[in-house]
Amino acid sequence: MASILRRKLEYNLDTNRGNYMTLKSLSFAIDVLSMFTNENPTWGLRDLSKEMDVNHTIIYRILKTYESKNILVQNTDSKKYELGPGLASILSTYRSKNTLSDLLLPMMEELSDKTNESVFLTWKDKLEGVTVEIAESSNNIRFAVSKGTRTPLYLGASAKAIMAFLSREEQNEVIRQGIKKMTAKSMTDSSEIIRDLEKVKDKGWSYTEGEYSDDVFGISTPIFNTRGEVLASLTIAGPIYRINNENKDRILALLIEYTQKITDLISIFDEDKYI
Amino acid sequence: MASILRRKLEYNLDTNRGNYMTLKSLSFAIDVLSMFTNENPTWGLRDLSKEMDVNHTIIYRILKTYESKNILVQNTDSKKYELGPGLASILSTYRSKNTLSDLLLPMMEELSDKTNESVFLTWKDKLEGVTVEIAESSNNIRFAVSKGTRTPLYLGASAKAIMAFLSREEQNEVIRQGIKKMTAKSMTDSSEIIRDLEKVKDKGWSYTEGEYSDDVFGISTPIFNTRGEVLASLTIAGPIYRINNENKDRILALLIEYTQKITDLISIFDEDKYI
DNA sequence: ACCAATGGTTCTTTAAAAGAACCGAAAGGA
DNA sequence: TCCTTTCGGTTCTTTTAAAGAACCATTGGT
Repeated sequence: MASILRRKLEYNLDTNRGNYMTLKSLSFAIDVLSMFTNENPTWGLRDLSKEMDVNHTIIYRILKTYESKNILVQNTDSKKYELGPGLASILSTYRSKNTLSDLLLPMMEELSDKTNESVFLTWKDKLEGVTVEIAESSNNIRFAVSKGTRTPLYLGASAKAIMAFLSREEQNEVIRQGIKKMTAKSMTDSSEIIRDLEKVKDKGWSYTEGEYSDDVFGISTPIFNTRGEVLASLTIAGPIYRINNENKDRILALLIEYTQKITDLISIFDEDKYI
Repeated sequence: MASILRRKLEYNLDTNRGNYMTLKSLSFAIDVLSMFTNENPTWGLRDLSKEMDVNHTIIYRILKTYESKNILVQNTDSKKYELGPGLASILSTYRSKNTLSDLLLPMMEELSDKTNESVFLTWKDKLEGVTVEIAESSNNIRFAVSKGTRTPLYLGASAKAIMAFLSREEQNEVIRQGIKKMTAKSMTDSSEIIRDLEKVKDKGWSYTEGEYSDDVFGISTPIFNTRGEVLASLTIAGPIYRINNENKDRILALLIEYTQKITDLISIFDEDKYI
């Protein structure tokens, strides 16, 4: 009895937004499929049923149905399930119908709408950052940047989010090519820069105020390829007077959420799209 | 009444192999998603329900459920549905977990098992064909070829399936580089070769007997990229004495089926993987 | 030799999906 | 201009299929 109630509750909380015109069981089956992530690409039946707190028979039948369509395949030795070639044709269609830019921009615009600040994607090209996609805030006072802008990797949130995840040799190479002071707050001491990058690497994101442009804050996260190499960074930027400790947390949370989405998108297209 | 019976029948025929441990509604929902192909990437509600011969309400709720997960998105103007970014994380996982070879080989082995003959994939590299993946027949008498073998494009089924779909200039360039006679049945007259290639292009597949190797038949289909350029060919080969008009049809049908699957697979990975 | 896992199966209950009938809007033809 | 058809979308009752407890056979650790 208690378990029945719990399950109903879960279903409602989980996926169906209370509308009667979607299918609960399909919705749940999609959630099951969504459990197969990069972090957790294989699942045993019991593992998964425990993780989702659902009777294992339900999971079993969902897995077997996916298996019958080759969307999941079961490893004959370990009995664990993983994504299968049945996804190939869907993926192929999705890829051929869409270009990366077509998909990135709406996402970035969504993020810009939610944060009310400008959003841009910076691609690593050799030892520079190149702004490749921009979603400007609809705010009258907003950070504006143009496509194709090149920045050195030691300066500003978007660049530092990339540089922090390079090897020490590459970092030294960036510094060796010369450090220019752009604003009063720009760092010029190489050891100060290296120390700052280490902090960024620890946190997983970078935050700067007035470093590349006066009066502008930037908050940025790196985007990696499947081999763990940094490819790009996603940045939210705006006027300093609009940022404070409260909304900074919210912006960071949103940034991280969208970084994951964009990372997924980039990884199913050619990773070196922009280089 | 009639429609109820028809639907039940369809369901059974369609996807569920009569086992009680898979879910009909999920199975059907996957079929619905599978309707979004390269040939037919967008569907209106009514279109799709007619095509699948199912009550439009059912389709509607399935589409809306997918939409709620962003797996499908509805174009606001045309009201048509197409694949959306909701699959991105799943597809990304699928891509990062698998390499192209890992996926190609099992498929080719399956085809080899079904036909009892050897199967190989020939990639176009400049004006040559290179054998990049092989699934040998388990038969004692079988066609054997080794990875990395290079063949001229004018000779043999696997090469001709590629050459037939090149431009006339490229074809001439191949011939200009010289024609060698490998077996008694090799064609040496350039106009004879060109005429033969036109026939291959019309049919969509090539068939040869003893042209590259004595006593060996080969049947081959081209693999194209999304821009319609020929990338490679998939070939089934074996001893001539085992082929006849009856099993040739069966082999061709299987070859075509697997060519589609492999084309999908190649298109979601980097197309130029082997070049 | 035991217990606790695992994947898989069966059977009854009950909840959710099916499908007919409906709506309003838009498009097309006469 | 009206009439019809078609579209996406919605509602309500019936019927079907999913849920879930209880079960099995294996396996692996203690």
